[in-house]
Amino acid sequence: MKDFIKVMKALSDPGRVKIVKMLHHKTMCVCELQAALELSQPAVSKHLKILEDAGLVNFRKDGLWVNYFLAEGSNPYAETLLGNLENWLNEDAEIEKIVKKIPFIRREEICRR
Amino acid sequence: MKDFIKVMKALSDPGRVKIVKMLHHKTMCVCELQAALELSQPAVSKHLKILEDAGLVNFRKDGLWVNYFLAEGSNPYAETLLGNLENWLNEDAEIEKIVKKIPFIRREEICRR
DNA sequence: TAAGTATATTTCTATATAGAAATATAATCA
DNA sequence: TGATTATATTTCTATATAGAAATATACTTA
Repeated sequence: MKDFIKVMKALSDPGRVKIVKMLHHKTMCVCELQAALELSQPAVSKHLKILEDAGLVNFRKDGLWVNYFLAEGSNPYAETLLGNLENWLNEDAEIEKIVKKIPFIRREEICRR
Repeated sequence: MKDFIKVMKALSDPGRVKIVKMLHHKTMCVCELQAALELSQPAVSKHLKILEDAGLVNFRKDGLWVNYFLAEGSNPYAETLLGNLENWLNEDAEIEKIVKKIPFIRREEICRR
């Protein structure tokens, strides 16, 4: 039950749903996600922790960057929902808007100033 | 997006998940659900309203009783999750316990005193 | 119409959550 | 080692939510 509730809670926030939808397109670091979401860095980190806790995302450190990507084979509820979300919300205005931003977000330009 | 979030939020509460799992077994009125959940009547009504708002349940009035059942063809996200939940959590201890109660809950005995 | 009963709504309180700001941590490089 | 930078954690505040208690509504029946 707990695992299921965790997934539902994690996906109960529009910001976190946006993160998942972006990660369906590509692996992204925190500062890229932050730029796309227009949220504070701590807020993004916190959302990522909640998603990770639910088994929806995972990360790999690469120097100073932490690259987040969609989890696989962790929590079965998470896995199913991630599969569903691949098809869901693609026509949603907010999602379309943020996904269109992705190609223009370059970590080299955003960070390291 | 809003419809999706509503479904996720509705299923973020153990009590509401239990209601859904019970309704997978049979249509039930508020007082029967209340007896199974061991919650106050207003609390159950509020949960049912949230589930209804998310397109997960529907009701039909029958005299004083209001019979709740799983919704069909309302919100596509709701529909998918209801389908998933038919198979999920059947081995969960809390769910097993409450589902086992169902046959012994008779509205004629609980209400109308 | 009045009384009784099942359910819904309102109000209040305690807890949970989102977000910003400040601070801490960790990795890199001079 | 010290400075810099990307990310994480902590702290605080505002808002959201769950639940109980009180009250209102709606249907039935006398």
